[in-house]
Amino acid sequence: MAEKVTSVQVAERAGVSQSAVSRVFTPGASVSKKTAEKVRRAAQELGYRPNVLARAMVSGRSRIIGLVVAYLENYFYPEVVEKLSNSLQERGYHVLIFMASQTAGNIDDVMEEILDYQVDGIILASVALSSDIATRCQQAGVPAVLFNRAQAGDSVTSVTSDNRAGGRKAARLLVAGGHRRMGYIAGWEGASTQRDREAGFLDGLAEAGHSLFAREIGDFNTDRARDAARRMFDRPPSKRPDAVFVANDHMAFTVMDVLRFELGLSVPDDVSVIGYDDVPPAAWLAYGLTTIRQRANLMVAETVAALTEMIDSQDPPKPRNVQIDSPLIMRKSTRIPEGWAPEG
Amino acid sequence: MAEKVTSVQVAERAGVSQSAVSRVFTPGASVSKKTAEKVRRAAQELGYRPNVLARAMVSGRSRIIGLVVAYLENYFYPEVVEKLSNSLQERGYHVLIFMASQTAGNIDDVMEEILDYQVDGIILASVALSSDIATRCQQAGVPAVLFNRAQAGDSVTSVTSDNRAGGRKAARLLVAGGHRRMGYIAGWEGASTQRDREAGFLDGLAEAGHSLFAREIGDFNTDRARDAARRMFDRPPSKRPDAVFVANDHMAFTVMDVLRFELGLSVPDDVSVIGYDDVPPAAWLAYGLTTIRQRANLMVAETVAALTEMIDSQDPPKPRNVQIDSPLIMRKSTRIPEGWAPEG
DNA sequence: CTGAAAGCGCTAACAG
DNA sequence: CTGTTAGCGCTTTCAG
Repeated sequence: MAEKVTSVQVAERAGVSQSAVSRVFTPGASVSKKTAEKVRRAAQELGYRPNVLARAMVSGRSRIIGLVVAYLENYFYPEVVEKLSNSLQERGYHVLIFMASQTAGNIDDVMEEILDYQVDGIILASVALSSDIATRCQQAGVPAVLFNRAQAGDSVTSVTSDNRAGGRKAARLLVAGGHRRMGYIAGWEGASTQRDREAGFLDGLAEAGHSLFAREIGDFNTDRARDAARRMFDRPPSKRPDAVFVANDHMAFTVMDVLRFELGLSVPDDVSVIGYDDVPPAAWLAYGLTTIRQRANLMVAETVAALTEMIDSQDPPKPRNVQIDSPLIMRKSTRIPEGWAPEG
Repeated sequence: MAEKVTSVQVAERAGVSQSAVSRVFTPGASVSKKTAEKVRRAAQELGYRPNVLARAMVSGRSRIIGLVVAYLENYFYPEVVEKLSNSLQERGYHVLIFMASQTAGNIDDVMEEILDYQVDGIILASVALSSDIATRCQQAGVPAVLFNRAQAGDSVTSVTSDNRAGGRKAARLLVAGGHRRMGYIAGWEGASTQRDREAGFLDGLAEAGHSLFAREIGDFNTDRARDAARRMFDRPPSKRPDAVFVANDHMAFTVMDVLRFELGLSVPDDVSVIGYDDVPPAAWLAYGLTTIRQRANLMVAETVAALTEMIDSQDPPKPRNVQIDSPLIMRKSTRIPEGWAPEG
């Protein structure tokens, strides 16, 4: 029962001052080999480990990063949480997680709670941003980065995939596939990802002289997406799209289910479908969903880099807006264009 | 830029002592209405909020719970993380997450890191437990509960689903379905869940006068499961199982993929498959996986209850072993027995 | 009910 | 290199 061993106890046992002990456990401090040796042994014997919280109090850095996530039900996020957490751990940080879901009250309360922990930084992943959340961080002097969300007026640094370019790729693939009636199932319209993906898709269509044939809203939500799919496709062949771009994979699976198992249509023979994210199930053979990949590894790396940079530098670096290239992943849910080459 | 407003500043502004301020923000303290009023106003104006870390230092309770998770790639866990986090947040706790994956070194290091944060409690979800992890928590005086893992000699409280009963249900369904050659694809053999599910399955088979026809190991891992499925099923009809119980849904999807898309077999006509967990994709129409549901809500509720109880009580309550009943969820991946009634 | 005072465990000058 | 001395921001006796 070695509960609560303090540096004082170690000091006594080692026959040195308490500050000597502190120095031994502080990376850039100067201690003689001999002292360090004695202290380490004593610490070992007593099972001493520095108290992170006490350290945080005086040093002003808690080594904890607040991570705000809205919903783990989109399987892109579990992956991100895992990678973020790992990456941060390697750098000596740990992640305090906050679910910004329905139950937990509004996001602003959550922000306050986070700030109460004196976090060294905040990552906002997939969160509906009350306009001044960034401001709040700023005034609290806490570095923040937006993950998978951009914000108008880029006052906060953010990292996203290149959603616009991604949407355009989707459009080009569908056009090249010879489709004529293009549908789009939108995500939640408050999300920048949704807006950018749609804008890119429309761009791509326009560039090829096409335009949107049908549009429904799925809100990044399974039930809503199911209804959207029914509204869009439960009609005579000529009145329904022969290709549809769905704002994320999560909804795309539902759309495919409706198409194939409710409506008895064939994918991609009757309709091509393409998603966004490339979550693991997209590769499962029962779906084989063509999609635009968000490269979680790169996005995480950039996020961590940006955040640690902000933490380590005195004056805040100017906000930047990183956009990771997102490749098209060709599977079986879309008709393959004639002479199609990867990344065409 | 209201960075770092302290109770002292609030005290000055309110014209009271610093301890008065502290009392106002301490739940069970006695302050006059008038003082409280003045303090609150001053705090409001200054944007003051108590520093959780400082509070933790003196009170000895950090209100943070360490959550150790191994892999979020099994979609049962994201759900659990979300629910745990929500539930704990409601009780004024927050979750510090630790990924116990490959990269992060072994679990013991992780444990030490957690303990460094003076967490009030620890939840170990899906972790290969080095034998003395419980001991480590005990000697550090930190309450711990095992989630979805039991440990021999139950010195730690744990909450799991009733894996054994679940395995038995799987067996009974398959037997009732008239299957004759039963296969089992095992998870990682170090896991109690794996062992219990298999034991239950074997029990159930035995009770009906059946025995196992084939067994392979999938290690709760996609690639391994794929190989296992190939070994088990890529053979003449009479040499392969006509039904298979897979130790979790995650692997079961892969098994179904191999069966249907690699081997051209029909599920459930050629072979019935049943999984364990009931993760969301099990309900997706392209799989329609019959499975044993782990009731995340209940499991989480029990976990939180047990943990908070341990935290709040002086002397540690005796370890208990909660087992949540896990119902069979009938979908389309198994042949339906004659006269089958739900929960039969 | 309230203020003064004593720390929680540790880091960071500051003299030696 | 090392010990001494201040605190970090807050809770908690202890007298009033």
